[in-house]
Amino acid sequence: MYGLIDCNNFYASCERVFQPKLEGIPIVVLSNNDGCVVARSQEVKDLGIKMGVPVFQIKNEIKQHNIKVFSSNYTLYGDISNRVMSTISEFVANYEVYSIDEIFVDFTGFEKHFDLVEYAKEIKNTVRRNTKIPVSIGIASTKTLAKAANKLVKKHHRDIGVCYIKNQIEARELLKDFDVADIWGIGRQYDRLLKKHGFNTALQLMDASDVWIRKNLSIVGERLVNELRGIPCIEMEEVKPNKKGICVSRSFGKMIDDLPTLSESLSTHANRASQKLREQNSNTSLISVFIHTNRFRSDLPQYFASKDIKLPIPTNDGGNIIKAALKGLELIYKEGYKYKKCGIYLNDITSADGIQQNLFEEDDSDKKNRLNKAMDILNKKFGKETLVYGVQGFKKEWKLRQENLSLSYTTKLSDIPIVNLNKS
DNA sequence: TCTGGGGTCCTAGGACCC
DNA sequence: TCTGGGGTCCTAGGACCC
Repeated sequence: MYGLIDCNNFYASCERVFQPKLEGIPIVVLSNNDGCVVARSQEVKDLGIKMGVPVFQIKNEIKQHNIKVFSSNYTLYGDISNRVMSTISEFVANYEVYSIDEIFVDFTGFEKHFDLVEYAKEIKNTVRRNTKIPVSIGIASTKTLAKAANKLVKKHHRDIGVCYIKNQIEARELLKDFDVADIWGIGRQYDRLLKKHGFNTALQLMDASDVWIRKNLSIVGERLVNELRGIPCIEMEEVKPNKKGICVSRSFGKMIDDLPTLSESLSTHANRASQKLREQNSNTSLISVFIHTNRFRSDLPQYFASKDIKLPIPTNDGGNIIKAALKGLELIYKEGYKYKKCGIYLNDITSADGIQQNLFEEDDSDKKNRLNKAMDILNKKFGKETLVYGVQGFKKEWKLRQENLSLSYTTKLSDIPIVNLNKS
C-alpha cells in the first residue's frame, strides 16, 4: 500500500502561515519575474482562474475580487516543505519526497495493524498542528492509484481529507468517472490521443488492449495501465539519485541588449550551477549556454541560440565553468537584439571522485577545490551570494522582478515575526 | 508594459563497428 | 535483375512531471 500526501494549494498556504488574516481571502502566487500564476488558493480556483495564466490577463479579476498577489518566495516554501516532510517522516519508515509539496509513503503492512484511514487522518492533523499546512492523502496499492485517490479527495472527500482505495473492485468503481486527463502520466498530447480513440475514463483505459497501449503510449503507458490495474510498476525512490543534468536560467526583469550585462547574468547562473554540481559531488564535462529574445514580442526581431562547450577535464569549479560559459556566450552573442533570457545546462555529469586528468594540462584542481569549499562554506553561513566572482557584477540590472515578495519568516533573523503582547 | 524554471524517461534514426 | 546481418552508441525530439 502506498500513500500520496500532497499539500493543498501549497504556496498559497505557505503565505498564510504567518499571515492568518489571509485565511478565506483569495491569494495567487506568481512565477519568477512576477509573470504567471503558479499557485492559487481555493477561493481563486473557485473563481475559475486557471493555473499558468499570465498575470496581466487577470488584472481585472484581481481588482474586482481583491485578490492578494505574491511573488514567489522559494526560501519560505522550501523551509515549510522541510517541516512538513519531517513531520510525516515520524509516521512511516519508508518514504519518497516527490516534489516540494508531495511525498509518497510506504504503508505496506500497516493495514494489518491500523485502520489506514484513521492513521492517515492522524498524519494530516499532526501536519496541520505542527506546520499549519493542510494536506490531502490518497492511499492505494500502486503509486498511480494513490495519486488518483489523492485527486478524489479533492473532489469528494474534502471534509475527511483522505481517500483509501482498498482493492481493485473499489478502484474500478471509483475510476469509472475519472477523466483520463487526470491520471498521473497522461499529459495534453496523450489525453487528446486517448479521447480520439474513445478512452475517456480511467476505467476504460484499465481495460484497454496491451498491444494498442504499447504501440501508442510506449512502455511508459504500459506501466501506467498496469499500475491502474493494481500491479505496481513504479517503485519508491527513497534516496534521491544524483541529477543527470543541471540547468540554471532566468528571464530578465527588463530586456538586455549588451554583452557585458548578459555576461554578468550568465556568470551568476554558471556559478549557481557549479554549486549545485558540488552539492552532489559531481563534475561536468559538457556545458551548454543559451540566450534568446522575447518570443511573445512578434514586433521585435527574434533570435534563439545555444552553444555547447566540451571541457577537456571534468570539473565542478565555479571559475572554470564561468569561463567556459562566457566563451560560449561570446560565440553566439549578436548585436541588435533585445534579449529576454539566458541560461546554462551542465551535462555529461560524472562523480567528482577519481577524475581522469589530462596529460597536457597542469593539474590545479586541489587548489580550486579548496577555494570552492571555502566559498560554499561562507555562502552557507552568511547567506548565498555573500562571496561571488567579480564577473557576476554588482548592479544586477537584469535581476528578477519581485514586487510582492513576502518576508523570509523562518530563515532570516530580521524577518522573524514579532508578537506584540501589550497590544493583545 | 506584462507570458516561469526546473527535471525525467523513451524512441527513432543516423553513424559507426565487424 | 540482383546488393547481408548483426550489433552499439549517440543525439534530437517528444512525451511527461512538479
